[in-house]
Amino acid sequence: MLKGHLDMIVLAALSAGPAHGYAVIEEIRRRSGEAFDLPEGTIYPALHRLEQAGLLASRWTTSESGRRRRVYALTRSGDRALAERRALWQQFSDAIGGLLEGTRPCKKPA
Amino acid sequence: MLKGHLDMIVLAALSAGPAHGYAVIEEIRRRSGEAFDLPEGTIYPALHRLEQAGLLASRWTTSESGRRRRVYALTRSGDRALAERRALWQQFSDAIGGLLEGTRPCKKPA
DNA sequence: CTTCCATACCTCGGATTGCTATGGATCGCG
DNA sequence: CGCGATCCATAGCAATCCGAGGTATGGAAG
Repeated sequence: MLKGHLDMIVLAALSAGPAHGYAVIEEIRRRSGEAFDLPEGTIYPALHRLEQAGLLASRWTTSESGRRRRVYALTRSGDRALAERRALWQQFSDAIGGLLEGTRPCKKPA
Repeated sequence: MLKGHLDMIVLAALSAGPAHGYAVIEEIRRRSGEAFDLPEGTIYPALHRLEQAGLLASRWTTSESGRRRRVYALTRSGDRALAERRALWQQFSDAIGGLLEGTRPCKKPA
């Protein structure tokens, strides 16, 4: 469960460059080493939410084959938000690390 | 937001030994470096939930001063569950790491 | 041509989860 | 006694993710 971190994940996926919804799903799957295979019912609402929040901007395009796609890109705000989220994640991750410390017989250098 | 990881956190806090609810809160705060200051309304339901699931066992005690406390301890299942959760966390954490990779101008060795 | 699949988009309802707020009780201290 | 800290508990709320379902197009297969 990605509860609470989905937004960061989507933003991170789009930090590589603009993409449409379906491509975001594949990008996430690829970059997570197949760990995250997010269903559409998760991604699309997230994209809408992020656009609503001004972190993404979307634009309709039509490919040569005539297929219509909605392409999302990070806004300036989105960029900043991603940086924030990443910092928060670091904190969070470290805190969890602290919690798990001592739980496991990890090799202590000292 | 700890969504989805609270159970692991509580289990981790109790892995140091049995404790009562209030003490769990302090243990979590301490071991997380003050990062997590969980309200009682979060912990008590979590403890009940985990006991319901058979991962914790509780026992009423009365201190010398006559104060009644409910002391929780990890069961065998709880121990195993904690190990699982930790493994899952590792996976999850690594996957997020992969996603964030390339997002930041990190020093690339190559 | 018709059928089927992959692509691509969207929405709704359910289930879970954590938090706020509230309440009650006991203990120690000034 | 009043007050804060300790200790337990519940109810209601809000957020979030996901499964299921619906629409539509292009291309390949039959």
